Amino acid sequence: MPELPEVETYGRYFARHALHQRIARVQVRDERILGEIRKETFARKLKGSTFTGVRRHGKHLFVLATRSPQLATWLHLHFGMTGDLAYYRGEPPRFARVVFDFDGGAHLAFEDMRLFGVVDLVDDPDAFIRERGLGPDPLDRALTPKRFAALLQGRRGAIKSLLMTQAIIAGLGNLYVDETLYQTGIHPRRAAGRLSDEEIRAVHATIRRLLRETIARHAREAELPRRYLIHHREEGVRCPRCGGTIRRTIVFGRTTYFCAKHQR
DNA sequence: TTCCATGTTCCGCA
DNA sequence: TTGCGGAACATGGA
Repeated sequence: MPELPEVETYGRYFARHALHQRIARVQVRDERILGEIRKETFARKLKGSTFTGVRRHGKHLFVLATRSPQLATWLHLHFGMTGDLAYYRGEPPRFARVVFDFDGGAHLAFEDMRLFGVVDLVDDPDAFIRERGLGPDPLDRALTPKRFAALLQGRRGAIKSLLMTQAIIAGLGNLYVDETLYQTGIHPRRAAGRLSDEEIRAVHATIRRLLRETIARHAREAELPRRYLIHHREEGVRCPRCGGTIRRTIVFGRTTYFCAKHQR
């Protein structure tokens, strides 16, 4: 499920349930979920630590794990297509790939059916973000309309492709990009450089409103308004906004839905 | 059996 | 340099 609003919601879930408890044991149930790090190293560095804080950049979640004032590392989570978290007592969920056992008997599982996600450790999230070349987070206060416009300036690619590219802006995925362009009336294949200033401002404002709105609803898409495209992702159905026809196509390698009438 | 899936990376080519 | 198409990764669900 994970685009930015889902990852933000997972981060809040993590913070609500799993901070300030000593990690008694680390179970790596499927090593393929780990990044560069070896299973033994991963477990050794976290065992005995306590999770003390959560931060997010785009679709990446970082959780500070502290063992002593001098010794800390960051747990890095990327949720791929099917990643999720589960805090529980008793039996682990079916696709639990990594499980943290806390003193007191509760567990936190990183679940991921398809294994496209990553669990890793990093020393410094800022360095990671820099080295990975991630663009700004769309909810960052510093991302003003002016700075947003600068990100798109001079680029020839399709607006959808640019908004999906994490090196330009980090956190948007297929669903929310389609939704943004639907709500702003822009065709997903329009060249970004051909958008008017007004359209760019509208895209910026819509992204931020949409993400905040979705986070406020705990990323439960069913709770978003019925008029949103997200409930009408199907070839040939009627556009709830203008009565046009919803079309399906491929842009940037991803299934794309748009209204053939009001998105130009 | 076939098609599709909210992500990312890598390769070849223009 | 920029951008795009296609394939690959792993595993279901309809």
